[in-house]
Amino acid sequence: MKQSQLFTKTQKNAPKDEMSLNAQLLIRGGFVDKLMAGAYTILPLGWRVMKKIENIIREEIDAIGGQEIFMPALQPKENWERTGRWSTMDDLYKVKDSSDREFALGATHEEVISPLVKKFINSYKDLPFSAYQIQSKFRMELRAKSGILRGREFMMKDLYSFHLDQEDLNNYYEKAKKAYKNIFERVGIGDKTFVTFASGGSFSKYSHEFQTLTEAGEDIIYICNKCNLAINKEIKSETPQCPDCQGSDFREEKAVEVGNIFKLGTKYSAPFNLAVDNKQGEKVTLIMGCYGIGLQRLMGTIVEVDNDEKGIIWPESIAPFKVHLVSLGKNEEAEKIYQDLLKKNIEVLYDDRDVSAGEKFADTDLIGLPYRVVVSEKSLKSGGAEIKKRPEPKGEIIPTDKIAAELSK
RNA sequence: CGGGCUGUGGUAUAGUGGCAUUACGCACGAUUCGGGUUCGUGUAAUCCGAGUUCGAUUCUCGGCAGCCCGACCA
Repeated sequence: MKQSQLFTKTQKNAPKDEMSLNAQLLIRGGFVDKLMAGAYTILPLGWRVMKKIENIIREEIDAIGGQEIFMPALQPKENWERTGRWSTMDDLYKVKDSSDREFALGATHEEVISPLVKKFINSYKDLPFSAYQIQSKFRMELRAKSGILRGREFMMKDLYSFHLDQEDLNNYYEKAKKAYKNIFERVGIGDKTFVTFASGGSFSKYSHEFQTLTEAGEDIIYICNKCNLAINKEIKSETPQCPDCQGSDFREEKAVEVGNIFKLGTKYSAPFNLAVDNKQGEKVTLIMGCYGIGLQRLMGTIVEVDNDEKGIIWPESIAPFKVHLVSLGKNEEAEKIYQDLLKKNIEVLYDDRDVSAGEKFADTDLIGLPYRVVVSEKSLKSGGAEIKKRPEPKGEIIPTDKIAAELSK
């Protein structure tokens, strides 16, 4: 993509009403735009990041048998009354149509998927079963904050699993936990993300959160120095020891919850009479699990974790482009390299604009692509173009006809 | 939802009870071309409503919006 054609431009100043680092960098770089508190437009650069995150999640969830579907955000009130959450879920958005019929905007999708599964899953032979979607969620946060970390509308991957018995759920739950670890590893925050025991919700003693260490986090977690599992502050008082290894030596950290997994039991299957026949011909109410990852929050967390004073440092797996090709002054060589990179399917943002070197460099640092390739009179005299990795201070000169090959390694 | 702070061009800001400042951006013309180059010309703003006043962007009240702290967060 040529940068002269890119819809967005970078900004020198962060908006005065954004204090959080993730929003400042993402807005300055032209990745997102704030429509109102808690609702951000994702712009072309940001959307490329979101799609990469999405695809990593999709691959890992597909690998544990999740089948992708897409459910409506607009949902009938009756389903929410069935589970009781129409009145108990404080952050549920409720809307009326012109004839005063009420609807919920989906904050989560148990109320949709449970009756859906009832239509197709009728026998123990159909189990276990799991389905997921990547779709917008609506939550009436009283206080949207922390940039894109806590929004009122956001993309979520929500996976739901259905089982005949507890043991089967437990097996799947462990598979999901492993898939989550893979996801956070692949998006570049594996070393800072800890499996964390949290309050269990409805069915099991604990749920598990995936907490990524950052000062921008809203949660306090205690990491067990013995086994590296963590417990959330919310259960620390009743669980003073590590539930896994019984250790009692913890370090306290601030963290943001980038994912969570729950054992739901029959809380949402029972109200919809979601049951199948087992081998003995007896009706068994299905046991459910649910597993969520917020995409904007994940993108924002990565920005909080990977940046320096000049801008964002994207991990290569989710960078909007792999290469930022910068042409200084007019030269034919840059155009040739651009074509070479396109031919090799290397994702490249080509800064072909007629602006000063300093401005171009400031933009490459802010946007934060993994590789910068500079083509200039000076580099050509030294024998080619300069390739530099984003966080490193110096690059190296490579002959221009070898650039594409070098970057496809 | 309680508390605090803040609303001025697209962005960031200054200032004032009486013609609204500057920088960035944008447009045009030069200049420059390895770290937001330099110069000129132009463009564009006081959140909404009420009150006080000859006159309100400024003061008062109300609303709305944003940020921060807290509470909340299957």
